[in-house]
Amino acid sequence: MSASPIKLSKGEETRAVILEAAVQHAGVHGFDALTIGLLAEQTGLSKSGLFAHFGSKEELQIATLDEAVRRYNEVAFLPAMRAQRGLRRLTLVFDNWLQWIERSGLKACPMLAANTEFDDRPGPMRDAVVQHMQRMNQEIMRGVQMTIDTGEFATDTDAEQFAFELFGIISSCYRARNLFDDAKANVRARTAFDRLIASSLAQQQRRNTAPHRASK
Amino acid sequence: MSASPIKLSKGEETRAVILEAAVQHAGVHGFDALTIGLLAEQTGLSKSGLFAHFGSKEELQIATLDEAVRRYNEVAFLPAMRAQRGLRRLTLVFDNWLQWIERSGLKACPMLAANTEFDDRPGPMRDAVVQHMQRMNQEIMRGVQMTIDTGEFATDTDAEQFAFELFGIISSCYRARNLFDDAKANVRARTAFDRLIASSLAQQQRRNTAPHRASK
DNA sequence: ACATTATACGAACGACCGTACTATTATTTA
DNA sequence: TAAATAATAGTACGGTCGTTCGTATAATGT
Repeated sequence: MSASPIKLSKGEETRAVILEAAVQHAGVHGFDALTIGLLAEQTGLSKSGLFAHFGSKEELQIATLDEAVRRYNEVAFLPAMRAQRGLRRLTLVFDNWLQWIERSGLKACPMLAANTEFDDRPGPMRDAVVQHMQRMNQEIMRGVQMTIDTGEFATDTDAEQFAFELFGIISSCYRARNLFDDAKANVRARTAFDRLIASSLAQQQRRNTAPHRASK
Repeated sequence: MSASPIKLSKGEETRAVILEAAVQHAGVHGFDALTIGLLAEQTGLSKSGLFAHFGSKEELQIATLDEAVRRYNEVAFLPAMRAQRGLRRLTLVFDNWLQWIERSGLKACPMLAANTEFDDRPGPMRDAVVQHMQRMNQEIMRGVQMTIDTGEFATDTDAEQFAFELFGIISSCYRARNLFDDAKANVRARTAFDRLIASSLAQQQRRNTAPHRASK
């Protein structure tokens, strides 16, 4: 699909292999369950060999989170940035976000796991989570502002409120999918999103806008 | 505040003490971090003495989740049931849900932690989480149906969609509070809730209804 | 008060944890 | 290709994990 442009050194290569397994595992079992021994076994390395790549478990956790975010940007966020500014792009950011787990071959979202796992546990890992999540939040808010600038959203649209509600929809969608095995989860998320959009539309557009079906 | 009516045997008493510490710990550090040794130290019991109350770590985890749900019902859900049926009660369920952490002296919500921790890990613990969460979801849907019956909500209101979005709001509120230290989190949640309500109102009520401020 | 049962303790187990060291390979650079 | 460096393996350490078992103590019902 996409070959890496720059050649990786041996160390960087195995590091990538480790992080692949780590991201996969962290999504399902959480970041505390990222044990050196298990990861070593899965990658065919020795414990000490794997350990040397990170220096501590905490560094491994942070590196795993960074890798998850990098992948999210790669398969979801950046592709959405190619759409034209405004509502189209904002919608695409949402759609890609909903699909990024299956797109990247993961079983669960590591960022969401880190979210609840460290949201009230001070330390470097929490700091990293906060930083990543704040950046994502800001990107959403920027997208909303652009949609205001294009005239599609009302000028008094609250970007932070929008981001707040958007994350709620995503979060609830994950729960419906994973916990309730709800086949309609994506449709429900899309319905909620449409409602959120509708309430932000510029006045002249609001009347003739009815909730529509989800795509695909 | 409220003394237990029935006298507890010695075993039930210490079991309650253990679960008090367990619920507290599980909310912050998760259910996998519920180690026998730590809990024994915190409660002044020996490891084996504590262990005997549950028989396995998994049973301890389930008992802790049950206790968390029991408390939620005690301080949040059941009090809301005393309000008259319909929109009043539904709103109170939401408000009490937002406040139940501080009301019960917890630092984080164990149910939400269990939610993301076990949503894709098959086993007895996941089954317990699913059961509790489905019941809570059904209670929300019942509340919506009652609000339809009173004529306050439109007859075509989708109760499951409502519950879906409601959980999203709660979830996002926790994140805003704990991860972003957002002082406006509760207000944002309330704003989102009002918007959700407004879109469900019966037709004759919809026109003269404007978003209003959060209470307290 | 006594027999019975419920509770709790102490010690020990094998397994795995994160991490530190040294030694040995494999890779890169000159 | 030789020297320098990077990457990995091996071994060991003190801790903690969940769990078992036998024993002692406390609470309970009669």
